[in-house]
Amino acid sequence: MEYKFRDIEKKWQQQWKEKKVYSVPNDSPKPKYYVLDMFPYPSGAGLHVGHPLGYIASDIYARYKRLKGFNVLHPMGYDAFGLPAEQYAIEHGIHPAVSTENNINTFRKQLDNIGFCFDWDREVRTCEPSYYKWTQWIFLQLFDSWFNRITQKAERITQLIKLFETHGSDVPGIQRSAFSFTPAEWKSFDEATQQEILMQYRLAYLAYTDVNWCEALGTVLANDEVINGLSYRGGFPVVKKKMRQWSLRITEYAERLLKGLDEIDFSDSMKEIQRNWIGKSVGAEIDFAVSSEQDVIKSMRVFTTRPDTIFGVDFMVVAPEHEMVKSITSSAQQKEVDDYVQYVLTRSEVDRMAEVKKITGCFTGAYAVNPFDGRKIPIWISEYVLAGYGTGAIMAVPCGDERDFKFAKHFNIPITNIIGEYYNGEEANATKDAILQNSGFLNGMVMREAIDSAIAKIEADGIGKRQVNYKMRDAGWSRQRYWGEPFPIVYKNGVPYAMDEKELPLVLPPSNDFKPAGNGEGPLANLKDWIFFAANENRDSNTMPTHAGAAWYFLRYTDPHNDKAFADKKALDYWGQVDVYIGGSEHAVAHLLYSRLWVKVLHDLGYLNFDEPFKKLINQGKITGDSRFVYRVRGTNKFVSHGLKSQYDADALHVDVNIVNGTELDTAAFKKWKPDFADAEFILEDGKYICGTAIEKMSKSYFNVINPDDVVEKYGVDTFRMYEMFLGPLEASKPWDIKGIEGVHRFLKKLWRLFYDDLKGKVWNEDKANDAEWKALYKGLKKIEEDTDRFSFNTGVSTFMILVNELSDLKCHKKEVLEKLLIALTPYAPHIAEELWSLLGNSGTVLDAAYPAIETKYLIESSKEYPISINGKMRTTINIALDAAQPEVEQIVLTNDVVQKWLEGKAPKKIIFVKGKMVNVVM
RNA sequence: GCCCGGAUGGCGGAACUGGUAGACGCGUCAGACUCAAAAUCUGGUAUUCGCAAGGAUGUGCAGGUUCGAUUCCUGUUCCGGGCACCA
Repeated sequence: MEYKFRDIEKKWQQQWKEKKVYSVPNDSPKPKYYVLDMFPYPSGAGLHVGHPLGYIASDIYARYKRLKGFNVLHPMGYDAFGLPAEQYAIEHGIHPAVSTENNINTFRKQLDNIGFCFDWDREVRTCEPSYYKWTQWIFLQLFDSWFNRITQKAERITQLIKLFETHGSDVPGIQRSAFSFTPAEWKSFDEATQQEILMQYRLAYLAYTDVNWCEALGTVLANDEVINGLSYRGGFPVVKKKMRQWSLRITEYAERLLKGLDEIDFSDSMKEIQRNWIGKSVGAEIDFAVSSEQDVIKSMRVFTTRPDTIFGVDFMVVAPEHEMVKSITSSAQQKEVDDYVQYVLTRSEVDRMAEVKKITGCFTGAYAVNPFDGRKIPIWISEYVLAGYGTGAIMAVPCGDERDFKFAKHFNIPITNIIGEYYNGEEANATKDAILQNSGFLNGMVMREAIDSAIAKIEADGIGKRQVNYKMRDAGWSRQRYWGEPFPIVYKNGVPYAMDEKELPLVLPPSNDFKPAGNGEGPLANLKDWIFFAANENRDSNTMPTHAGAAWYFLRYTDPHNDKAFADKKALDYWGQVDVYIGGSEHAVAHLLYSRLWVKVLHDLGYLNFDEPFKKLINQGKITGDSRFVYRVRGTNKFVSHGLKSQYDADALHVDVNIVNGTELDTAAFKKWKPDFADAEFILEDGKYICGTAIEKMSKSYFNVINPDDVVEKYGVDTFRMYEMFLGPLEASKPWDIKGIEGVHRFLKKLWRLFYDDLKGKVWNEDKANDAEWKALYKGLKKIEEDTDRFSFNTGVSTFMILVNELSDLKCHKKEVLEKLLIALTPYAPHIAEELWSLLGNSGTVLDAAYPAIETKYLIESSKEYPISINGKMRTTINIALDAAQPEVEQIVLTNDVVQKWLEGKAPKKIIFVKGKMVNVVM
């Protein structure tokens, strides 16, 4: 009886579907476990072999946990809103809803083909109104909340209004704002003014912000969609533009997002990326008195991480966009300042980044006064200081900061040395170890310690305070696009109000016009009837970014069909956090931070009893393509083999990996591949045409794409799954080399032969197993369990191979042994396991079997083949009883022939014996 | 420039807490079965000296700690990823 893998796999996939074996209940006496994949954006290209890697890993883990007695939630859905579908609509006239639906169907077919154990009854699609109703609802929760800095939590806006009524603008725990009012004044403000003030505190708020405007795409991009000043999609230039945009006040959560990292199991690099993104820096804000011609501005505030260097300040630099610039510029400098400000305005982000070496700037004619020694410090403006970070102004210490140093040198500003020999006059030295000189009350202190002393003095003198800054900005949340969630907001006479919960969802209006409205507004602005739906009332023409739907989908899976709430509280409490989340590291920043933010806000508002969404995160590596090259002799149709190419003037061309066996080109197939090559000639080496190789990303244009459907057709799903895992560690990126798959396929055939022989038929029997067979089994199962627990699936697969090799050598065909092996194999190769399980006469699915417990009595060893080292070099091994003590071991070792040979009659200096490990004779 | 991660046979990789480097698989070589091939099975396969027994070398490179280092420390090269005038 042959292993007919395709028949078996199709049969079981059908049965699992009919019997709904992957359907998961929301109430169970079993402990819960939540295994989640990052849901895919359903692109038109379909899956290649790199995509399923993480899904296979999570599938193995989900099945494993189920066998171990857990109620496992393992859902899948689609991140279905997004720009590509809209671009496609503009180019091909197909509505995004239609192309998205088609793509989802293709994805589903491919996913089903790999036999995943998703509970498809829980599928979510972010573009469905029944789903985005709740995305809009959560947005309104953010709109209706503010962040209380004392409780460090989101609270309701009604709470804030009460505080304004009793405290005025002087509410403790409130962030700074431009508004200042008494309780009485608050009550006297008209509605529009009150709403404008409240907007300064809402977690989802409207503000004029500098956005990344991409003219070519006609839209605003998030920071992570801009790479080197060009749009991520299309590579178009991106410039700064002020627009009235929705933003999420994620900066208020910076500290909690940072602290939360300590409690979750993400990789160190992932945590580091998030820490860098949040960019916490501790320092002080210091006020400097200002003396200027106009005398309007009395003082300026700077942020510095190095208040210990305050006596080394030789000039101040203010961002050219800073408001104070107008008020301090002297008449003599006016023209020069105006020109410079004008120059900076014309400079796009791209230019500012591209030119790091060029130093520009301009003196304002005003001076600041050092609060400690009264020195007059010139105030400059320069583009290297950014208005949006810190206070938009810095104190420049050229002896300790490279940029400040270059600036001072360039403009001939005298440099004060406060660090003695640490400063050589050639370059700045950012040390914290120097002993301060020329530094007033800080003289003689080590800089590292002087930081705190300086802050203490600054605070005591009332000229500043300790301050923490974050590099992270609030998240821009408006997109000038059609294919996204509309904002559930109504503007009444220009004042934004939340829509009533009962009116949700605000459905995306039907349209066939996806081009931007031209004035910087998105396609929805073209739908006048929808935008201006009532007198003096209008809607927002923007939609939310794709991050919105993805920021909470893992909550929806717990109760996906609920139309009363985003999910039932009982379901949320039962499933709780995602226990394991598997996905690519490219979502390190945006998706994970926004998800963490939304969960924290929902937690603060009492909807969730946890405040981190993902307990453990695993980033699967990329599978790279293994490209092949042929070398065409220039100007001819002759192709030279790789080893001889240096003798010719030849150009490398990518060749389809599917017509290359290893590195040997199938020259006949090559001639048929493209008409151009029909009469190609070959210069061979040893009668073969050898191709060049390169590891690159999988791409159609490199002809190195492998479609999982083809692999599955040829070798079967179980082989494909195990091979993807066998390639290497889950988190490492690794090349796809089809050659190795034969080994895994052979392994499954060998496993099959333990049960059925091609000639003899059934070979399994119901005999009692002996100790050697039990030992082989349990030794293997123990390792497999350990490997699966730590997501080391590559070593797990190899342990299965070792185990099957051993059982074959032992000629063990005994049901009681093989049955346990099948249960353990189920997570890795579910189809073959299910088939053999049923052929052994079992009813029901193997997924409902109990994971085999390890019988440790078969694993106890009485002796060990000890490695014996002489001076740390392994020379021989001796079998010694494991309970032998040092004197006994020494005696055995010293009488050994090999040891005696090496000792040459001398007595050893000492003998190191580590019980159960090794012996080392030192001479 | 700064911050993280990595480098092991011809190839993918293993060695989990400092204790027999190269498990497992691919490839390859030899053999068995076969008219032949496929499939399957058996054995060898880090490099090097040697008929062999056995020895020397060996985890990017240079040092160090240790009885003993792929593993720890210092420096360095290369590769991958993140951030980038962030005060």
